Amino acid sequence: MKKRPYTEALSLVRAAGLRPTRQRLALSRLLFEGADRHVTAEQLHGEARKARVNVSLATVYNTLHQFTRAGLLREVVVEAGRSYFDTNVSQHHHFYYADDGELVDIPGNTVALEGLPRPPDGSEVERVDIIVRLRGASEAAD
Amino acid sequence: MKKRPYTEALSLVRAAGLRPTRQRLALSRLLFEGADRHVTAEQLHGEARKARVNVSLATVYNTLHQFTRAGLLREVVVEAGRSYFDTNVSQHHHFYYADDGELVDIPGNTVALEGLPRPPDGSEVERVDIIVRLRGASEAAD
DNA sequence: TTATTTTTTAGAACAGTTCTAAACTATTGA
DNA sequence: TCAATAGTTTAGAACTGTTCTAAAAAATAA
Repeated sequence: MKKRPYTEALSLVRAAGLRPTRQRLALSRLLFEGADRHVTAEQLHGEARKARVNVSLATVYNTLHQFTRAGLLREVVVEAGRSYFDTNVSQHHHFYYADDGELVDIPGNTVALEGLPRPPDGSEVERVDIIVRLRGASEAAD
Repeated sequence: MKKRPYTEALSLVRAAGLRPTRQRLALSRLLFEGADRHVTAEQLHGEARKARVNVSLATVYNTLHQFTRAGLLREVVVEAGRSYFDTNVSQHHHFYYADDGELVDIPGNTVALEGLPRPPDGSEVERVDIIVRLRGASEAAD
């Protein structure tokens, strides 16, 4: 079980090569302390305020991008103005419930992708995003 | 070979259940007269102005969305603020050259996707987007 | 400590998109 | 053919999500 959360947040921030500031530690805890999650910048900002952590939206954006660059997060763009940060950085894909905007992981090892053309010379695959867009409820209605 | 372009544009607009206005006919020709293409709203607006067709940006957006709803176009969101309209609406996927923003089709029949979990009850697959994000030049440098 | 470097911040600025309500155009049907 | 009506276009305002700015604050190094 997970213990000493501050220590974990601290080492993550250090792993990203960043100074462990109050804001970054708090965001790191919100992001990484529980199960994997998908958050937008606004959502995370809201959570921080709810947790009585003063962080500006600019800092939330900066931190999310820094964590992404450091490989702690992965950005997933599901539609035009909607971009999630995913704490699961292992190879995997997504179901996207278009109706309510929810994003659900599809484990990478369950899916096989065959027959992709080799990328042209001089370019290399940075990553492959598969988004399965769904219509209908993400939860059974009662 | 392609003939009577105005007629084609006209029938496309009618197929979409829309009144054939000057603006829609012009945009339809720009979009569908040549080979398949990937355009942003701004790009298409620019092309229209270049072709001396007066169309407001709002109309370009309206028309692109109407055509998309009618199944004549498909919208592809490649990253946060970047959304293309694709005149190829058959099942296929994309290479995205992150460096220069170019989008290139991967024919759908070359790719096989196995092992996707069945979508939860009550929801159905609207579509599957596969974007292979590439780093490096889209054209060989000289 | 003090100096140096990094970080945070509020708010302005920005990009892309949507909205608004008034003017205009296509269609309908006398 | 013309008026009525329903649909369309427009400029510009507004809005959303994101980035920028430059000054204040905090972390680190000396």
